[in-house]
This record gives sequence, C-alpha cells and structure tokens, in this order.
Amino acid sequence: MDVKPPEAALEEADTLCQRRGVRLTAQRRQVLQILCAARRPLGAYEILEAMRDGSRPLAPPTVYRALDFLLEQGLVHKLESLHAYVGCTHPDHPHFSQFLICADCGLVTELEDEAIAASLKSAASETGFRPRRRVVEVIGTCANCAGKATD
Amino acid sequence: MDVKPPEAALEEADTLCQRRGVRLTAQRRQVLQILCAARRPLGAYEILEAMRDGSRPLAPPTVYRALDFLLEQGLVHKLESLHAYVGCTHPDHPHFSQFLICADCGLVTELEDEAIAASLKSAASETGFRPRRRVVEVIGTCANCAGKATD
DNA sequence: CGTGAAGCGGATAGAGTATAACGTCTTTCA
DNA sequence: TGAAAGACGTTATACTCTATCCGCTTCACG
Repeated sequence: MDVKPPEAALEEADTLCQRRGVRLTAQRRQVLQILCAARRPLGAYEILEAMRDGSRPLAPPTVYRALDFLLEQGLVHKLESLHAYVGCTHPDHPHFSQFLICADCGLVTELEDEAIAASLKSAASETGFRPRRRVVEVIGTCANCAGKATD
Repeated sequence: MDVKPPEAALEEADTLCQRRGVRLTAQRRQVLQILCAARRPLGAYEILEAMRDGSRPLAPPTVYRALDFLLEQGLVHKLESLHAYVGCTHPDHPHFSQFLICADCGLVTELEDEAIAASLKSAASETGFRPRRRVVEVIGTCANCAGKATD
C-alpha cells in the first residue's frame, strides 16, 4: 500500500492551492491535517473536537466552512453513507472516486476505477443526463475481515 | 415512461409481503403509499407530516420503524445524498439500483444498469472485498432541465 | 382458558448533522 | 487609503436519526 504520510499530503495541498490561487488558511490546513492523520473517516464533530486543542471555543460552522473549501478543492471527500469525511489520497488531478467501506473494521479504500466511471457515464448519457457529482460507495466486508470471519 | 399508479405498487407490495410471510401493517402501508404518491424523494419528517392527517400525535420513531421495514423488504430506497426516501419502482425482484438525481428540478430516475453493477463487482473482487450494500447516486442535470438551460 | 414470547407501535429524550444570519476582522487590490 | 471580497467568530436553530421504556395485540402451546 502506498499510504502517504500526512505531511506529504499537506505539502501537496499547499502547492495545489497556491497554483490555483486559493487560500489554504491555517484553519483549513488544520482540518486537512486532522483528517489525513486520522486514517479513517471522521465526523464533523470529531474534527471539531480535535481542533479544540487547548480551550479555544469553536462552533460547528467553523468546521463546515473549512470542509466546504476542502471539498471544493478536491482535497477531501465526503462519505455520504457514513456522514463522514476523509482526506483524498490523490488530490493532484480531478477524478471521480469510488469507496469500499468495511462495515466491520471501518477501513475505507478509495478507488479510481475507469470501468465504473465509464459505465456510469454511458448510463447517464443514454437518458441525456449531465452528471456533476458522483456518489459511489460500496459497504461490505474487506478482505482482511472476511478472512478472519470465514477461516 | 412506465410510471405505475400508486395503487398498483401497493397491491404489488401486499402480494410480496404475503408471499414472504412478513406483515405490511396499516402504518407501513401508509408510509409506502405516501412515498409512491409523492413521485419525488421525501424526508422522514415530510412523511411524518403527511401521516398526521387529522391530529394524531406521531413521533419520529414511528416513521423510521416503518422505513426500516420497507427498506429491508426492498420496497423503498434511501437516497443518501439527499437524506430522503423514494418508493422502489420494481420491488418484485432483488436488484442493485443506481439513481440519477437532478439538482435543478429534483427528478430522480432509478436505473438498474448491468454494466455498472458488473464493474462495481469486479472492482470490489479485485481487492477481495465482499459487497453488501451499494450506494450509487449521480447528481447533475436531467435532460429536460439541460434543454431549458442551453436552448 | 391461561400464559408467555414475539412483534408492533406510542412516547420521551437526546445525540449527531448541518445551516441561517449577523457581525467583525483581514486581505487584496485599485 | 479606501472599497470590496473573503475568512472567521458567535448565537441560534433546523433537521436527521437512535436509544429506551412501556403497553398492546397476536398467536402458539399447554
């Protein structure tokens, strides 16, 4: 597995935002850092909790605003079926991703499968539908957990 | 378009439940009827509102229990990206469906596309993942709204 | 009959998710 | 320097969903 260290992801985000002329402020960066370090999906209030290091008072809109920005920039993804957010594993290029979500251990795998993207595209175009956003999440059991259960 | 009248869907549900030995009680039937008649996704509280015809006091668990049952029986689907529910257009056989959701007019189209199902299956099996539930929702603009906007 | 188990539903409370609205401060740029 | 846009703080509140407890009906079985 090519799991990047969180620092690398953050530096990549810095570069991308600079190139795009958008501002990865300290707060937005902190949210991204928390998500990347977690290595699992976090709910908005979990992020909020993690941001309150010392005793700073922080309210929900703070975290949702940061998440909106990061989502727009493709730096994080939202998992609709979990109401949770994950750092994107390859934010450098625009892409449609799919997620495999293990209901047992919580592991989330981000795919970038051409065949799925193509079949979605062709199904949509058959009816003249113009896709903007794709939500593809498969909930089940990962190989590791399946092995434990059946062996 | 082969849109069934709500009564037909309800009768089909009656038959299915009887065959399966589960009880489509008056309350569950009412929720299904409301969803089928709406012809658009409804939130749980919208359903709740619709159930309070006269002045009967009704609480959220009532609706969620009915929805749980209907979801299990495949009589309704949940749209994760909308936090809303729709009546299933072909409950007679088990299937994985995909949804095209128009962000402009709210139209939701349920697909049952073999190619998408197959590509999802093969992507999952490559990593040894065992799928249980699939969430496939494409948000965009339907043909009708796209036509209005560009012409 | 009686009785016990199971399923359904009423009711209260509360956890978790998300946004509206308004004000202030900062950054940018002409 | 001044105006506009953007980012953030703050309060309040709406919306989504679940836990829990209790009572009622149904039904099988003795």
